[in-house]
Amino acid sequence: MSVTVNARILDMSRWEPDARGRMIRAAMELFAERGFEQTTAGDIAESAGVTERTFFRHFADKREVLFDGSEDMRRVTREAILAAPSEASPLDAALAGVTAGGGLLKDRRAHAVRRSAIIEANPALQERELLKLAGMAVTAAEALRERGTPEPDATLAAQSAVTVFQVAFARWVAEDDAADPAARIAETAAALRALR
Amino acid sequence: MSVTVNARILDMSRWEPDARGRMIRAAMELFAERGFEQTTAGDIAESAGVTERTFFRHFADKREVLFDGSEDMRRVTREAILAAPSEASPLDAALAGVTAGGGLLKDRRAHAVRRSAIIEANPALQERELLKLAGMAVTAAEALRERGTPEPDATLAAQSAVTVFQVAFARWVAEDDAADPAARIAETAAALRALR
DNA sequence: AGAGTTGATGTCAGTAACTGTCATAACCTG
DNA sequence: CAGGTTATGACAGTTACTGACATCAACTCT
Repeated sequence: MSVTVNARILDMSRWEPDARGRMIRAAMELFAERGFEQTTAGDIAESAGVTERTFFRHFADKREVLFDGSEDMRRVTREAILAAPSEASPLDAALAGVTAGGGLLKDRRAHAVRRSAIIEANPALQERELLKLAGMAVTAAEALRERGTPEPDATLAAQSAVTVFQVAFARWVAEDDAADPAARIAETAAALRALR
Repeated sequence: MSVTVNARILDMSRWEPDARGRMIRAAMELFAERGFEQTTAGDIAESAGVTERTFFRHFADKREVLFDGSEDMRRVTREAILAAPSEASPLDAALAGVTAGGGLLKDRRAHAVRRSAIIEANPALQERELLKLAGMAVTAAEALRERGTPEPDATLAAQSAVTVFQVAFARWVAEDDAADPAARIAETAAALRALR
């Protein structure tokens, strides 16, 4: 059963080469050009060579097309937290998590910048981004609890790390040169700890 | 000018006694009974004795009907931060802000509990709540900056305070007896500061 | 090779969230 | 009382989604 499924997944690129990727690229293009609200789901579908119905089979709603990588980031964050040394404090472990998550963006700075501009221009997209970040915090808190961190420390440390990630990411996107996001995260974490 | 506006506001209760309040109450009722998605805007309007169009003139969208007090909370939070003693640290000032904001809920525990249950049951409503909390953090950071706090400290302190508010509010809602939310905020703030 | 199965897609009809426009009635101001 | 403002109703239109059914290609099994 698992064999069949895997074979199918590997095959996916044959019948229609990367229809999903085409929709994502088309959406980014159109959102950047005309804006999110001025782009209909039908526009994206047409531009990607599929029907509107197919678009909604791939993405739960129009906004989701911009948040394709977020599951991966959640997974990586979780794994990094669980892999952190057991002596690490909850906050340190959570920061290691979001640093690993942020590492996924390192090679895609141009895409991240473009995407951020689109999201910043639309409150509905900001809402979805906030939901994804909240989901990341929930996952991080869960991982911390598995490491033995009690509540409310797990939630507080997880949420603090996500806050650091948000601020550091914004600074990284605003930069001219393409430093590693991890550097910004470390700086921002230091600033957070310095708060009294 | 301000006089005319105020006269109107005070008069509002005459022509149609509290149409807005009726819509809010009807929405809470229906959301709690059937759920958010199973309730149409038309249902709420009808139940409040107005047209669907009137509903959308009062609320930007179906979700907004649950977030009527959030502007007040933002304003109170801002004012408390600006009123905090100038010796107070950014984090202390921000915490004073959210404590004052949370004070608005003290006398409406039953309503807050009911509302929380509705929101918790629906991701779309959670998104909106997160947007409101993010707005609160932005306002708080703004107020801190007016007090002279530089970035990124203003944003970090503001966001930390909002995180404390979220956790404390969740605990306050889950409690059986109705303590002051300020007590929970203080406890949670202490836990945050104890993180290393 | 041929029949049945599975997975992605197209087609089409339907619901509900909004939005724009115009008309009306109550109120306020002068 | 005339004129402007404000809240509303009535109605038409767009778009985000959803469900049901048909198709078509690849894969499985025999």
